[in-house]
Amino acid sequence: MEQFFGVLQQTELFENMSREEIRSMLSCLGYHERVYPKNNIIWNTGDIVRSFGIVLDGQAQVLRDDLFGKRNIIAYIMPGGVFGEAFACAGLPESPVSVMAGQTATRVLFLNVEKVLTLCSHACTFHNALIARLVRMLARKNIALNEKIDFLGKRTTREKIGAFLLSSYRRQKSNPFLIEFNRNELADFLSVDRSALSRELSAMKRAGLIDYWKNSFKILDFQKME
Amino acid sequence: MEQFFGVLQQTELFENMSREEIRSMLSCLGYHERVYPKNNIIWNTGDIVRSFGIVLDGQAQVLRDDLFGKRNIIAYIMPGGVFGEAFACAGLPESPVSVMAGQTATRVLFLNVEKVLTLCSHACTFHNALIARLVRMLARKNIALNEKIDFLGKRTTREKIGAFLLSSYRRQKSNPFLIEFNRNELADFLSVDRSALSRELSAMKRAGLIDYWKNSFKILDFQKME
DNA sequence: AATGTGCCGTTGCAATTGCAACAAAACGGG
DNA sequence: CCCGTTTTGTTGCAATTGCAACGGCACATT
Repeated sequence: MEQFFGVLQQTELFENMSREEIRSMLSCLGYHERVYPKNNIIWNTGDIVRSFGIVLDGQAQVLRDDLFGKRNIIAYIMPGGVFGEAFACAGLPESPVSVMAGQTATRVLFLNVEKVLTLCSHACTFHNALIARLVRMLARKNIALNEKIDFLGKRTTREKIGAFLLSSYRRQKSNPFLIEFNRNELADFLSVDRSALSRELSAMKRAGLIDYWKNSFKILDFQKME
Repeated sequence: MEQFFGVLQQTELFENMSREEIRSMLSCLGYHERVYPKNNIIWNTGDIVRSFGIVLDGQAQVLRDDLFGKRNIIAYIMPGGVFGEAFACAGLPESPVSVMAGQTATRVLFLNVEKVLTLCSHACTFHNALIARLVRMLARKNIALNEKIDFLGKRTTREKIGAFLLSSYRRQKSNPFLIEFNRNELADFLSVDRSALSRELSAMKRAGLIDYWKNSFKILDFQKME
């Protein structure tokens, strides 16, 4: 465990906390640590979920099984990543997803939601901070999901691209600005065909709306972007 | 204030709490109540937001201003509804949205996020419960948003409809089942043209995938729905 | 009965998109 | 420098979609 404190210090939940603080918090909360051999099930769809996981080593895959048992991967969780926090915190009777260890053995730290949310008798300072972090994490994910819905809700590819670029511009407050995706990833993120994305980007460049080179984009005509 | 406890008891945050419990909690947390004349600004884009609001009476509109000041409405919040919880909890330096009182005077109860999250010295029982509710609310919204992204992320209208209907079916565990939208609202929700939705529903019925009458839908061929 | 209104389905048409296949450019080793 | 791989751009074509306009139906009002 001790050697994974570095990982914990990089998680949204524990960042900027000292090892001492994390140590005291974990001992106050109680936790549960386990290693899963590769491709082993961590959670099954339908399990009762009261804890969320933090990947310490290896990688976890979040899966959704369709009605006929075909699995598709929703997310890859790398070390430092958290999974299942929404399901655990929502108090669902059963988990709608499965989680599986990836291509290597995977070490997971579990925290029980009720224990996190119920202040211990010592009323330790850090416990309060942890709750605030958890809330902040959920809230930020909320905002990010809402933004994504904004993009996906646009009817045309051009509008999706426009909304995405404007949002990137607003976040970075500079023009030109860099985007964090390559074309393939951007197409996936906006849920459009890659070639259609490419075609539309070219058209927007030709029309003088934007200019770009690789991951650097510049908005030329703000008026026409929304 | 006292006459609005009924409204509070219907909110996700306070439901199943007695008036006594709510009263003691509010006095422990402190709160801030204010009435806004119709169409008056409650928050402006860019304001520092540390509280979220609960609409007690009237209605609030959440707005996003684009780069040229044009406003569009993101959400209507009716009595009992909560707004701004994600922004307040995320600890953003400035609010990305405005909130405005609607067509009638609007009474809002504000709760400060830090006070909600920081346990008071009395360590009152209900305070803990309130935090758990807030977390649950954020987590459930998270799940709902994720599900919506699932729908919107499908490439074709048919796939969007299929995913939506399967989800409704799973939630109600019955076939046929009722959906909570009329055609217009469903088209908005899935972000497709109403007539295109109608056309595709007809095609799916003709193809023997589904049957429907008004708001009642029946899935006939599960295999082909996903 | 006549009228108005809201909801839903249908259709023609133009525009957009996904798909598939290929070409060009960039990149990283050896 | 060469070669294999990855990333990005292009294009033809069929299918899907948005848009606009219209008609039918149920329901409420007068």
